[in-house]
Amino acid sequence: MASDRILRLWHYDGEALNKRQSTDVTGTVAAAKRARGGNGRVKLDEVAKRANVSTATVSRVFNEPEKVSEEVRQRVKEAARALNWIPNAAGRALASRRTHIAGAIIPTLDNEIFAHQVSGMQSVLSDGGFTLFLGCSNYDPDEGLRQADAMLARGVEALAVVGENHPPELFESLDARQIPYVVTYSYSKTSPHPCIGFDNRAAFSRITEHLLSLGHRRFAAIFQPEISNDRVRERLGGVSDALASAGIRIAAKDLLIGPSTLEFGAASFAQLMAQGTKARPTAIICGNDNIALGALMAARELGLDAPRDFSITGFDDLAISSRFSPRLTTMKVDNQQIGILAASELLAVIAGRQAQIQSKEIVPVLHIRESTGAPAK
Amino acid sequence: MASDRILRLWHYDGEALNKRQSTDVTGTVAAAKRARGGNGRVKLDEVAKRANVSTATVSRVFNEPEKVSEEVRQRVKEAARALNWIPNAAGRALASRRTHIAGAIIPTLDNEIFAHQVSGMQSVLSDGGFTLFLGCSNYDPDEGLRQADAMLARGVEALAVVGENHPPELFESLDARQIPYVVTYSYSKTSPHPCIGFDNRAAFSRITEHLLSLGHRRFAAIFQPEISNDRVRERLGGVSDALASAGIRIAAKDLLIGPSTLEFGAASFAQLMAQGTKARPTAIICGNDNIALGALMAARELGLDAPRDFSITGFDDLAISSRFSPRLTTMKVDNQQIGILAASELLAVIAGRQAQIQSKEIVPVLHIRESTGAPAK
DNA sequence: CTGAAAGCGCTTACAG
DNA sequence: CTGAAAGCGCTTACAG
Repeated sequence: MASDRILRLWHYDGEALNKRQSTDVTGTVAAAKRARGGNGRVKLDEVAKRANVSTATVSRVFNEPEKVSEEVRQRVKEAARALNWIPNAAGRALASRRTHIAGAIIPTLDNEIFAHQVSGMQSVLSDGGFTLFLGCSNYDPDEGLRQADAMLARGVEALAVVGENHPPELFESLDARQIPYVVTYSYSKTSPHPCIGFDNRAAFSRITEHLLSLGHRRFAAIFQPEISNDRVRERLGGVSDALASAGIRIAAKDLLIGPSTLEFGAASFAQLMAQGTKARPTAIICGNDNIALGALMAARELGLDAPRDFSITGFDDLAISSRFSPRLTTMKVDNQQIGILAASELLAVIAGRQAQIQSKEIVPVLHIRESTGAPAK
Repeated sequence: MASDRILRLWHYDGEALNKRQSTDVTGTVAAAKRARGGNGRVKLDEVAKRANVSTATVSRVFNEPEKVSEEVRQRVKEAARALNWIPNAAGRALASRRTHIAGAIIPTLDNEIFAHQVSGMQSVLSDGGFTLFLGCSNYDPDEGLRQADAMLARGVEALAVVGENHPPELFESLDARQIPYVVTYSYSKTSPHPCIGFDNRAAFSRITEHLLSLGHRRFAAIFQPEISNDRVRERLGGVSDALASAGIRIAAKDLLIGPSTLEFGAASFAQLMAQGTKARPTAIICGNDNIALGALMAARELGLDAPRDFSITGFDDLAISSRFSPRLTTMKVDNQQIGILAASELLAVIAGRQAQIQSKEIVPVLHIRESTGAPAK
């Protein structure tokens, strides 16, 4: 078997030999071979022996130090340091039924949005003595479920998932095991799940209203696919809501759905502008900054400029968006803050300071910049 | 204690009650309270009972299926499925001294470079039955060491770290515990560590030679800090090497070091161009695409254009770089491939198929685009 | 091919 | 405040 080699390496390393000498007077190679054989790491009971206390006391020094006298505490810490002891997480987890692991499932690591959320979570979790398992679903709910199952097997004590679009089994498993979880990034009052994020629908209504107030009446939208992405569905809904109030709707030919790439943004823009000046939209609402930036690049190649020839909006406020020419009108969400809040809530529930996760709404900020203006007369 | 609440929840959940009924005839609430109390999850021995086999057999069905007869195998799988059993990772880890966890320590998640590497690693590891612990050092070696220690406590079986710039204790711990590891992203023949990546020095020599061959003689460089970043140090070295061969060096005033942001790129460019036309550099070598893009944005605002007024290069080939105007001359590294190779090597060593990690050099590709040309006469 | 039983390295009621 | 001992949920020599 493949794993035998690894075990053998450990079996014969220096630590293991030392240990054998000090605890097994009759120790011979044969005897050692018959024994189960540890992994060569220093164990808690060696610390206990060196400090002249029981294993229970060593454990308490690190888990409930207030229950141990100052003097003994020092002696044990000293011994642990001298032996360079690192507690074995599997042993701890098995005995305490606590793993101190949390999980997060995000769609992708490929943009700064979720990276910021993860970094916020990680800082809070690490302060709370937790480690983070990270899974990327690549926008595939089934893959997300697989990742979640793997995390459950590893005994995560809490889970954060981006968005609500996950197979029901995911939430059922979580509920069945009483694992606290939180939906991040999106927020809705009517969600059956605790969520920390913003209202995608309201945000896109707000963007649309900004364009309506500038006088735009012919709208187009370039969006990422809404299949298995509740956030996108909500965003499109928000656009429709606001337009409906003004008695407007987007024609099928002016609603373009495709991958969230610069290329798709560019190609879509070219397609929209291929229509006659009278027919083509004056305002283009993009599902995110990436698509909008792609459109702006195509515009430059076509000799078109915003806001002179058209207005355009994004969403995310990427670092480059406020620096681009024209500076992009977009909305910013504090994703790091979402991560921080999500992790804090999860830790509070795990620690029993709170009975359940408190949903929180984050309000995105609209940054009105050069890419939007009144339509040409 | 905070954790009591959690345990109590588990103690009284449905699964636990069922289990008690079926295994403890004299069971009363009092008896249950005296017992240690499981965590409510279905255990392997319940699967064994239902399938009428020993626990050893159940274990074998999932770990060494070839050792179990077809018939028994089916019965056990059936029972496991019916009970919805998920093996407890801590139990497995403790008994087998295998955690099936690997770790990766990267500087940041905030750009697509390392995200691609992580995604490459994750796909290979997941196919090999491994889960990934991810740690971000934020370019702080001490933070990286802390993360590595936390991972060792969790029993990672292998570790990938970006770059060689880590405290020696990190590599010492790894060696002491015989944990296979690999340095990723950078590669050098003389490294004491196995590495999978590219030669930063050679890459930047190549970029510099491209500019020299176009006829440039006055050079500037805008770089991220080289403190605790061996990759940056190598890159600057590569520039110097190539320039030295042509008898050229960069004046102190033309070597600008600062944060890897669009803003720093923009500010640095403005500063360089503030010099008189005769004195200022005609070629600007940037430490990465982000800095170069910032410089190009500043150029636009100053009414300067590449390659007419200056030439500029980046590194990374971000998605936006080939779409920007002017399209950026830069080098591309297949980071996903680095991740895939690193994970494959680590798994091969863990599985004993290989005695040690094989270093591999990846060759970056130079993309010559619009941002570089011959200097103005 | 299968089972009985020891053991992995910790924590935690329980007793003092 | 401290210790003896059981137990967490698995795997794995060993024996048949």
